[in-house]
Amino acid sequence: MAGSRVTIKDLAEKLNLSTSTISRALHNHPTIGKKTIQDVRKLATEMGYLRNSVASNLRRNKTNLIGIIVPRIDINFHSRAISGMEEVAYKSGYNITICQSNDSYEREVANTQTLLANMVEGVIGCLALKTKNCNHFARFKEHDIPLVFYDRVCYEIESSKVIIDDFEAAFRATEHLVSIGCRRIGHIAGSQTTGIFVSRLEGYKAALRKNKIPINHNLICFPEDLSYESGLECARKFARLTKLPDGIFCANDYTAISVIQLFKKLNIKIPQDVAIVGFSNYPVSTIIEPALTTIDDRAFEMGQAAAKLLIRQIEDKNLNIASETIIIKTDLIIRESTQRQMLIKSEI
Amino acid sequence: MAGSRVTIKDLAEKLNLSTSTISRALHNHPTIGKKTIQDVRKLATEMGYLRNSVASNLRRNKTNLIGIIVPRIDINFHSRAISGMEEVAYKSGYNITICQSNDSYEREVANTQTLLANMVEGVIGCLALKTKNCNHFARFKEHDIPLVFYDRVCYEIESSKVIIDDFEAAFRATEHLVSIGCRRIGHIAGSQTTGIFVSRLEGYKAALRKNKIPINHNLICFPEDLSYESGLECARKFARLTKLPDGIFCANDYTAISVIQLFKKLNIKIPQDVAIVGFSNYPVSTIIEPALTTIDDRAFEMGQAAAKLLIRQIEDKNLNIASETIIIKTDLIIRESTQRQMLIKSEI
DNA sequence: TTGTACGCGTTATCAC
DNA sequence: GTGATAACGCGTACAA
Repeated sequence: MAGSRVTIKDLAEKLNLSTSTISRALHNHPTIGKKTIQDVRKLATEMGYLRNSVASNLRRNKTNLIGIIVPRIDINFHSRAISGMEEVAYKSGYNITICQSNDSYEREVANTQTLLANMVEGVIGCLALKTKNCNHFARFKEHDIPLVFYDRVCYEIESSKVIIDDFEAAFRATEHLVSIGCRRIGHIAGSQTTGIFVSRLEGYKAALRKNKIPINHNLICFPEDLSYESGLECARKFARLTKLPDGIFCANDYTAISVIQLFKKLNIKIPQDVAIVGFSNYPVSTIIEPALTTIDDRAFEMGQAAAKLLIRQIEDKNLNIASETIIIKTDLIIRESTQRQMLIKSEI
Repeated sequence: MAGSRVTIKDLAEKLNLSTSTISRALHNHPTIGKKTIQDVRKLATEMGYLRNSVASNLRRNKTNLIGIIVPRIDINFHSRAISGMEEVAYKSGYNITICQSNDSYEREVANTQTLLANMVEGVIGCLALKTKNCNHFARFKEHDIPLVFYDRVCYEIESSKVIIDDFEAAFRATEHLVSIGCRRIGHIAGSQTTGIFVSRLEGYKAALRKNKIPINHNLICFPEDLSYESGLECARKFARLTKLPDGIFCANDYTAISVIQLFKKLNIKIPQDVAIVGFSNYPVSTIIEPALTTIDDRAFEMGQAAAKLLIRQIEDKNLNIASETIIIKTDLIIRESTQRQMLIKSEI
């Protein structure tokens, strides 16, 4: 740190005042004379004084620091969520420190220790894919550190959650397909060890049941993951069926796009032959042709909500909020991939 | 923080040892007896002791904290860069704290103050678009805090930089167009108040000059920004020319994609009539049809390089590295948008 | 091999 | 209004 920082001691010496007076002046303490306050603040600016937060944090036993653990920062969904958190944190005077778990359990455990050691006042987390239990997060609760999960949440320990209603979103997406006339509706499902993907599958099934469409297990594909490449596998499987599906609800946008692209190569018309719905509203969903109907995952809003909830819990500890769950409303964004009566495109 | 944290004092009492012995034992100090070390560590684990980094930081005058200031976290380029930084920081035992400037000058200034107050040991920054001077970053130098810029760097103050060779990349992109037979080559340029976009324009011009192709100012478009929408404006301008360009080098992928999509609607064949090259290699460049030839901006690698450079400067302060500039090699990724002899697509 | 004593910079609590 | 003093939790020079 070198650089010989200016401290309140230095200010005190120059002004022949005690450090306590300086400290109070800098905090606009009511009992300090107006002139003193002015003098102190003036000198502070002149000498380039800057409060040492580390010392202040130690003394006050308060860090104004929020820890965030995400699988990866460079996944669009998470970077948008983090952006929302930072926004809220900044406005409330909190800093954020970010850890990546890289979807690894061990690394996630290490992350929790780092955050604990750094005396974060609250934690926002999204579980790593490989995390099977979340005891490591329990330590935050032991230390009375509020904890909010988003997206991939932990049900084993008491904690607040910000989620979207995956079931309802999937239900709506599927019903939308029904509403445009689909009756053989397929689904590309996510890993059934992860809650959100279970809900999406269930929402899909529920919509079929409600509309008295039998569930056809040949029309449900369980790829290894939800990557573009795995999506292609499912698309091929669907294409090889003796009878094509007439609509497909995909658990994310990548797989939806892979289906669109493969089907186009096979001269299967979208949405006339098969209508497609994705999930997430990634930027690419507007670029793909036809543009993809999808569920907006509201990542930024989730981040905001998580941060707001967390800060409320930090600042109202006496409220003793045990846990709270916020469900963010999603939107179904209808684009060309399900518009069978094609709209006339605006002229160029 | 409540939760009544276990401190070395608690361990000391239980073991009838002094806090210094505990402290030393926890650091494996050579003069401490093996049994003592064992006892201390055992009890520490039992009681769930965790070092209070805040106190330790204050005492050691060392925080192991790296500050990062980016325009926005949720821009793909930056989130990939941050991901690279976090990776390197984690492996070297550093934490990162992230601020968004939202491309605002005022907020960037506030960010620098936050980081200073938090005693970061080094800073990685990418200038906000609206930042015209960077005196606020000079304060880090005054405090001997190493400073590394990436992408949008500051030339006014002495600092290290990690950049890609935009000139060379643009030159290569343009020459690639020449090599496939283009002679009327257009360019969609970025804001000429930003260094990287000046370099891209210059690289484009240099490649034309080298190939004895006259520079035609009707073929250079300066949109308001490099958004998809602004790209469309340029695309329309190009389309209205009496003689179409036969190749276009775009300063980013968004504008390149807007050109591709508009031209397709106008039945202008890509790459046969007009070949397109973008810049950045955003995920969407593989999705668009035809897939986009582009320059890989190596964001993750830039982030890694910036963090490595910074940490080296933090740890070898005596080396007194004034500043260092790292230029990351870029790749030209050739895809369908410039492949005039269409490859046979792998069968499905 | 271990203990004593002090200080990092700030702030809360007395006292004057 | 202001000052002296102690304390936050830890690390280290010095002493034993």
